[in-house]
Amino acid sequence: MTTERIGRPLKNALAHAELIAMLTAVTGEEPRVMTVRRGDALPSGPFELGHRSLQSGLREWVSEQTGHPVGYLEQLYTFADRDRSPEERARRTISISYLGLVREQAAPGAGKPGWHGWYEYFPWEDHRRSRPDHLATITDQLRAWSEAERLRHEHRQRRIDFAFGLDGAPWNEEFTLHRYELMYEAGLVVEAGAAPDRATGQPMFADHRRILATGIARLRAKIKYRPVVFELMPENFTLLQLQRTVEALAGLTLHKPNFRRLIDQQELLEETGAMSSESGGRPAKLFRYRHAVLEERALSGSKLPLSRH
Amino acid sequence: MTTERIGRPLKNALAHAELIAMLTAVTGEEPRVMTVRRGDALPSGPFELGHRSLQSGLREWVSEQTGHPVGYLEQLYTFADRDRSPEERARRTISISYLGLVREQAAPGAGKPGWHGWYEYFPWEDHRRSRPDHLATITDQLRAWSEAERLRHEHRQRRIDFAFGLDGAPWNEEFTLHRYELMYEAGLVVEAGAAPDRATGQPMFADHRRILATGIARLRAKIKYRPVVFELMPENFTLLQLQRTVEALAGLTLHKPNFRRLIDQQELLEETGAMSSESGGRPAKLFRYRHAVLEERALSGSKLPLSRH
DNA sequence: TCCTTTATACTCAAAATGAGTATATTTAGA
DNA sequence: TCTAAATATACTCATTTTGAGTATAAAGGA
Repeated sequence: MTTERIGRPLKNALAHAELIAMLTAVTGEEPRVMTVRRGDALPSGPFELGHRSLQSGLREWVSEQTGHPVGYLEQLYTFADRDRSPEERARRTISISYLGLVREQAAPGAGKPGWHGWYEYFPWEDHRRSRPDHLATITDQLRAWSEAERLRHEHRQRRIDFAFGLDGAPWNEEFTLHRYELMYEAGLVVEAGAAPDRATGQPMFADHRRILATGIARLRAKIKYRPVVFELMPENFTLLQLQRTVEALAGLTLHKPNFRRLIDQQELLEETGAMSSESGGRPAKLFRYRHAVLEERALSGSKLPLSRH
Repeated sequence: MTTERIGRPLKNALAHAELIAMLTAVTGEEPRVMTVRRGDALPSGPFELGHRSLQSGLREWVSEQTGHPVGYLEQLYTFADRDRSPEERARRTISISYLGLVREQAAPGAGKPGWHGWYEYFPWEDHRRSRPDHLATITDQLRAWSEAERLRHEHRQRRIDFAFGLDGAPWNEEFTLHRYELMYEAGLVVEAGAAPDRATGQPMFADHRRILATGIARLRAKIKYRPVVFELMPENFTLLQLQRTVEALAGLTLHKPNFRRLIDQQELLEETGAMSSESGGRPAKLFRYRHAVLEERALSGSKLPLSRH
């Protein structure tokens, strides 16, 4: 392909390819991400000749850097940057990011390796207890930024209201990436030059926090129409555990009776027969995911008004 | 990042980066894709140092190779292959594919440049008139392939039934990619070594037909929850034209009254005041897309049973 | 004029959703 | 031992959203 088309020097097209993983688990009702270094970078490494595919290359890096096995893996996004190191200005890096879902290994020191809670990096994204106080700080600063520019003010203001659920708009948990990008654009986060601040969360290396935001947004959207939560659950679990996991991901609380109705409408689960009495109150039935579903139910709710004939 | 982690030779990570575009328009109730060469390849070109970003690089290639401007653009998928040409075995190519939506320019010779109907490449995907006859040919061959292997037979059979809507399963228009991949795996398509056959559609260069299938699947899914169809519509249009466009993409017919109800529930349109009498019968009102919606309504239907507090 | 074609407006039953209530079973402790 | 607190689970009920179909209006052409 490359060779047969255009007469430009091929060297122009050479680039580094970097694989980056956003690995997520939910433990103790807290969604976590696997990190390296001091919790400020995602596992990553170059794509090499020895790798059979992008996916398998990524798996190798993750296993080398974290020792953690990876099950479910899906591509997130690919982006390009001019290399940062001075001697390489003339070269590009292409970063291919993946979202991985795992069951956290209870083994080594409980949450040791490099697991950090999502909400350390995004304190404003957890609305389970209430609207986080920090949000006011953030939106005030955004307002100020918005007003600083006469011309785009109105447009910016609408983007802010919409992304953060102000002025009548509801909070939408899926807009994680929009929110982060607005904050970045406004220079509120450390990665964009701001001073560290509790309200704006832990910063990360390069654009890793943006990748994390992308993964969160993707996962929050996906749990609604595809049964991916089960990648994060242990073999057997109670309905409340399942609900708490979804709530942890969405950063929202759910209506219990309706959540249960939704679950058994879908017929995704089967009872194991055993009970769990770990939770204090009345013992709960244990369920397991019906693996048969994996094939049948890659379900996709038809939202089109079909006509039969 | 690359430099600070591991002591491997960086050369290993060098690769070609190739940008590939699946550009779609809908004209005369037929969804089309922009091609180059003799209709067997998608516009593409290497990512170069001069390109500001992946997107802008792609825009330049498309405009150079087809002369067609591109509006809406979204990333599809990134994959890697060992280079095919013998002298480059030792190098990788990374292909980054995009989906673009455009209004076909009526200008040069009506559908001339390189526009080809989707269904030339995927004749089995158009169910607007009826289930295509070719489908039986295809599924018969798949059955045979499935039975050829004792062990995986049952599993394969379920995949086939599910993907093609056999044995009680409904036809799901979103499974375009699954279907193509099954056919590829079974060696039914020319790209996988089969002899050309009207039932299995026009083949394409390298994996371009797979990219096309990916784009079709993505677009068919997306029109259900995000107002992207309008990228394909002219400024003013009738409700039936809108319906026909959606039908062309989905390869299905829709229920007219319910389609209209759906549309005006969403309040996506406004009347222009003018009428269209091009269609034979009673003249229809002309509508236009409410551009204000673009910001407000990046809507995402909450399918989670929220609890208020 | 009347038939064909397309546009638009309603109707109605069934299913899905949002919100809340009522009744079991446990454990912890007064 | 009895009670309260914490869960678990089962229902109810009004509202909205779908799926499917019918009825009426306005054009053009035989």
